[in-house]
Amino acid sequence: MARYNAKESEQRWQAAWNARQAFLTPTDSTKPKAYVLEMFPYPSGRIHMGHVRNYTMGDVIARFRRAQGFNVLHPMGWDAFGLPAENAARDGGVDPRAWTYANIDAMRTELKALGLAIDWTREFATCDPDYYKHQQKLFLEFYNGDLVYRHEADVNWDPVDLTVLANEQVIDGRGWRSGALVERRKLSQWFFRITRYSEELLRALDGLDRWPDKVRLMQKNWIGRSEGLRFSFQLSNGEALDVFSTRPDTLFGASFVALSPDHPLTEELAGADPKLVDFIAQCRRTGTAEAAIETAEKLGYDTGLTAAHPFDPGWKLPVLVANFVLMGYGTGAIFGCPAHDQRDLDFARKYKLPVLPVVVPEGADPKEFALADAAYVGPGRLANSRFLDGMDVESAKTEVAARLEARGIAKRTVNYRLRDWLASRQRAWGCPIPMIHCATCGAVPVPESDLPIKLPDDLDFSVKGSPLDAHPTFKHANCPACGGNALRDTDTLDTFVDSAWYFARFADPFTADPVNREAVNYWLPVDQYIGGIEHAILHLLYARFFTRGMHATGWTRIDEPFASLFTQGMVCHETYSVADDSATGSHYVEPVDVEKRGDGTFLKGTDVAVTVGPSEKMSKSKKNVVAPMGMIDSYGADAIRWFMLSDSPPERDTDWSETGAEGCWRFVQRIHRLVVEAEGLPLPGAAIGEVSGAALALRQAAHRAIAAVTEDLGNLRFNRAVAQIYTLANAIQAHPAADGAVRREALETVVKLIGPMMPHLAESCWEALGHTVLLVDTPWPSFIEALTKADSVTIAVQVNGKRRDEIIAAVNAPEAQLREAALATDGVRRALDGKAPKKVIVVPNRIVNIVA
RNA sequence: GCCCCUGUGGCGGAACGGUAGACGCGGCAGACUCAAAAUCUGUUGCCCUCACGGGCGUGCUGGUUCAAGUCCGGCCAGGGGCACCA
Repeated sequence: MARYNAKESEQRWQAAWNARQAFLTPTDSTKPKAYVLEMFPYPSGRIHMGHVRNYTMGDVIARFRRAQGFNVLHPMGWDAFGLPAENAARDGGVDPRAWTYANIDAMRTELKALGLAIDWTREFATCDPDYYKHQQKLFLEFYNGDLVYRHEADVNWDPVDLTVLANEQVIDGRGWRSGALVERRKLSQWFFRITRYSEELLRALDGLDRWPDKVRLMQKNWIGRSEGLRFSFQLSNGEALDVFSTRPDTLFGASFVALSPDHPLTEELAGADPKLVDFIAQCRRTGTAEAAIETAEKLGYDTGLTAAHPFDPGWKLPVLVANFVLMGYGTGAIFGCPAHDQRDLDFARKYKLPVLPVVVPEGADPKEFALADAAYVGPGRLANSRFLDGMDVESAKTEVAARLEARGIAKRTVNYRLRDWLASRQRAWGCPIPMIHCATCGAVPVPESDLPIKLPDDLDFSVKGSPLDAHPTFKHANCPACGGNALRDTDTLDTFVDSAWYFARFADPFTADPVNREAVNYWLPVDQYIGGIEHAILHLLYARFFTRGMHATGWTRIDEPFASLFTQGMVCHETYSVADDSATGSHYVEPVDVEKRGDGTFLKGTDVAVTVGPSEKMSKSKKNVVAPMGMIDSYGADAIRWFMLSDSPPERDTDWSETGAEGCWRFVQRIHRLVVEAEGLPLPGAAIGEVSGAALALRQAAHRAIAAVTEDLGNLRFNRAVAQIYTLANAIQAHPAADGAVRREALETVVKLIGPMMPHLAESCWEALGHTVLLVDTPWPSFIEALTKADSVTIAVQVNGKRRDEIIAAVNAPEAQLREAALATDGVRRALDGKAPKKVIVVPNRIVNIVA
């Protein structure tokens, strides 16, 4: 018997689907719509296993919904601007545009080999001028709608390369190429006013009930709504200083007031204090990354000023500048209460400031309550706090707020952690910002008729700083307002802007407007969005904001772009290393150079021992990357797709293993064999009569599989769907004598169920079963409810929670009968050893537990 | 440092608070074969026992419950994000 030839079959069916134009998507349709979208890839050059996993999952959903009768939109595009192209240009002297489009061509070929059910006519790349010109238009409309503004912001500055660094390019506080200590520097940049929607973005999370709870929680924490009190201290220099606190109840535990190094008052004081200037410079030697700032050693500088305690003007608190106070949160100034805030405590210990507990746990004696290294942040009663003594935390907050508000020096406010979105990038491979800076008129929008502002073709990446800024002609323009000489903005937009609205463009990528309102209103929101958990906050939040902005500017009628979200886990692989003479003593080697023999793991064809390390996310640096294309060559796209769906729950990380892929390939062959070796099958459509015995068991297996797989695919539980299909395949082999029509039903069922997952194999089998209509045009199977039900059930019998026996009973057998049967079992008699049971718990259809 | 997640056999994992280990990989034994590959059948958490049977088991630890992988408290380990990687 001929084996299944995956390569031949896959090419054949991909051609057949193409010829049939099976996956083109008409916008107008009477069918219900399903917009299935996977996060579009960055065109790095080759697809990796993470892409295979992501796009296979999306493809299964798209094909499944299509079979269920939905009008499916399943597009693909390229998130094509970004740093890697710029790095390639700088390092390899290549043109970023040529590099990017060549990568796109290579990756498109690879994706097509997977047999994805994608409408390729809708493909675009964000670096196409025909895409980014619309983005420039949206930017201008957002600007007119007061959703874009200009403001100063810090960047990582490399003082040697004279360039702005991405956080990724700052390694241990130094520039990745120059090795120079990175500084923070202020630049005037464009911001999106995402904070206008802080409350709205937070509240709407409740409605996203088909998003993972953890993603909603992460977004909620990111937005970081907190209610507190904003009030002012009177300073010894006569000024008033505003602070924000979520714990005004701890005001009597205050031991200092701290200013951000970026606070206006700090800058004012620095004018007369060279040492403070040095201190600020020292604080600025950390990059802009929050992790770097938060883990930096706490530094303080005493300004010499004091602040009067609001409830005791004679009580003077020192005013310090502290590196852990962020200008971007609250007012950029705080009062420090070391006993009840960990950072304040660390700071107070270092600078020998007083630590006075003012909240003690219920029942503890205030005189004896002392703190070691941990601040007390739990609930309790106020102490050492004069008129607050004895109150609980909430009452004390209210009391302090009321008293200070009555004096007109405080206001209860809501504060958000969310900051406005800094969108300017000092990069050359990005969407140009359509603004012109005129000495007389200020920042002036480019007229819409001048769009797109295209990137020049002749950027020189050998210059220091931004090649776009260094370009001889790009930046020179006439002011649209006064006509005088002016300069273009030479920054580009954050690539997150590109991905904040691409899903709307897919609804009609041909329209002359940014989006086609009719198409967008039909297709959006995306019914199933699938992508990596690493995008749980930024990309998704920006897309949610942008959709609201497009609503405000009249392009859409919706606010939430993604009705259902699924976040997939990463693909990992073992790491391999061999000993060498280097400082680290070993270096990584690639899986293709490794072989496992009976007595260990070795470099291929040698006796050099290889150390097998833990399984980690596939990365170039660890050399544990397995290229999907080689695997598709060996086993076929279907086997690789099947492997990606098997075993691991899709939201969890998974390990690539070649033995696993081999197992999948054997299953491909097994299904093929089951179908082509089937004998005595009636013609398609044969009726099934009354059946019993083995035939009934096989029918039940088929119908149970349909019910289970339908439910599992609907919930993206691909690994469980795979297990159900194995069970059905096992049942078909276990009942070889079943009636021919029943056997045909079971075989057709298994073929239809694997259709979304292994579409090429399924088409071949479908044809072998005598069908002339393509499987992609065949509806999803339905099941007969009665055939999925069992008539008896095995019930475990426990004594004191330990399983001692089991009974078989009719479904829904009455409690009394189950109790009697359970007490009569050998296992129970042995365990009771003549003692009388104290209590018997009966859970019908599940369990009997006897308490002795 | 802060936020979020994960932890179950040799391995990937399954399990509405109700028989822990479905399904797969791997292993072992057998069938077929001159032989191998492929395929098929059986078996496979650990420990004691010829067996019947029993004990132990879901990162550690304490609790709630007739019953805990699942719920609650405290730890430990690994991973993701932290606003200029995408």
